[in-house]
Amino acid sequence: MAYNAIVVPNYNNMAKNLTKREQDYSKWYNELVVKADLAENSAVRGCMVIKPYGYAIWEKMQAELDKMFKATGHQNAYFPLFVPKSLFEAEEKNAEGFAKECAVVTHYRLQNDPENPGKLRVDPKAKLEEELVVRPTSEAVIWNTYKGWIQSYRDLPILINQWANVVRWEMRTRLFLRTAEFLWQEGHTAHATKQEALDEAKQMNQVYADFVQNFMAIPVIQGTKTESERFAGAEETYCIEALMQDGKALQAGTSHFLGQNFAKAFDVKFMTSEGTQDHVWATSWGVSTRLMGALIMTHSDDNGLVLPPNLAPYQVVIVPIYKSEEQLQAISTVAQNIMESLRVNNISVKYDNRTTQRPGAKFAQHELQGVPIRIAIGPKDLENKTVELARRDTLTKENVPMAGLAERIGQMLTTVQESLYNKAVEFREHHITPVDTFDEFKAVLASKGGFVSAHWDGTKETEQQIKDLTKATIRCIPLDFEVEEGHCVFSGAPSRGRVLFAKAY
RNA sequence: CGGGAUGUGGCGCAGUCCGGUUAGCGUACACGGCUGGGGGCCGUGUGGUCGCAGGUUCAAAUCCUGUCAUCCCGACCA
Repeated sequence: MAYNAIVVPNYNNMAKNLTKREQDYSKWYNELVVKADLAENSAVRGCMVIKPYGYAIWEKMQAELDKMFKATGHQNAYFPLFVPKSLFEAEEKNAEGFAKECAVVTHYRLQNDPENPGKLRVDPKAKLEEELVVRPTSEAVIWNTYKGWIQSYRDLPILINQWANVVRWEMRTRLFLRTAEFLWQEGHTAHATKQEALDEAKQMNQVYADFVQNFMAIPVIQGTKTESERFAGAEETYCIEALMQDGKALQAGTSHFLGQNFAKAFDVKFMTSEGTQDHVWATSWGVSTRLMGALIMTHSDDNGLVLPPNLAPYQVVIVPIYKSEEQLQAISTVAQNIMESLRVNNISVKYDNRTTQRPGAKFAQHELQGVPIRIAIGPKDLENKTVELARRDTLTKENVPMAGLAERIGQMLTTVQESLYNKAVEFREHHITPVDTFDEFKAVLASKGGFVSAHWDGTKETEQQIKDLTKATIRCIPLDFEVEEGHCVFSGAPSRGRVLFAKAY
């Protein structure tokens, strides 16, 4: 399947003598991004260039998330890219968790290389006294800053979000899902009470779930992480887990209750209303361009991207079909009227009147780009006062009257959005399999994949052994966890409910 | 970092084992003509230091050594 272009980037190498069509499919994510080609033999790998069409989708996601953050009382701010090493190491668990994937700045100047005229080299005299870590996440700088902002309970809560890039020098990268540099938002909040911080962490996880489900049409399961899967430095990690078409799970967003760990590490204290000193309670939460990967791997088909109307850079495209210049003129007049009526209804539309491409090529391109609805207008339509309406998600076409077109399209966009979600939910529901023996557990993972719902004795050791044997990890303990007496699928020890296992990205 | 594979016009590949004219094919791109309701056809063209460096040879895309990068598996990974 085409979405394997992401799942299996090696597709290109395996394919021999591809036709034009197959070549496009094999790399159709090129509509959104390309792998960065910075310089020959460059050490910078696993970065991606987000092309305009892809970035337009990210902007839509940003805009909607931003609205939701503000509706829950948050503000945006921006903190520095560089983290002095001494700050970075303050919260030990966090530092340890990220240490292996940090890019580090050691010098601040280049100079002409005396041995290689015309070339530059690092000036050995410009060595930094203290190395700067390129942020893999911003807790350290932010908490160091908050320290100066917080003295009294009257200064709390602090509810700040940052849109930024971060760098994680992973040993192995994967387009969209794990790039060396990625764009994200990270929220960092400080609270006077534990309960308030916990509520915040849960609330933001709910915001993510709402956004991903309602806006991106990707169903998710909300839950908490086990201790071993938890964010480094967190006391509780809430998450949303999605299921991709190939049966692997994808962590789509996380929200952490950080307890007082960072407050203690950075000495952030405040005076309570009772006049006592206390450390503040913290949360952090984030989603990234990884969500674009989730979008692709959830909805796309062999013809390319399928975008939910809410995210599509344009929801409708109009393609004229004509032979003569006069016909094009006549069609353009009609197209202009249609566009006006659509825009009045807040529907974004593009008129593809390029004379350099033929209709078939345009159809193919817009399918590749996932435009939800296509209108084709030709001479026959002018005669009959009709247009051809095509739906990207179902690939169906119908001839409809021009009268009432805007209303019809408005409804169709709603239908497409819903049906994409419902289709994904249906797929997901078919891929949550309850099992009660370890043989079943292995068999399900090997055959159909997806989530396996099983009893677990709650120990790290069992979790690890299952991972070693099957590569499946506990994706989450679902928030709607039901108490059910049972026995651990692996150890047979008593268990009080089922958790979700899966192979994950 | 361990195991495996790959690197040849913009893109996708063949050629390498067994060295030998001017390095091919598809696609893309440019121009011309015929076309025109789903990626059109015909013709003519443009474009390649065969990843890089060194070696063997009369002769290297092809053999040898080194090196860089990419991909897959593993390790690693909120």
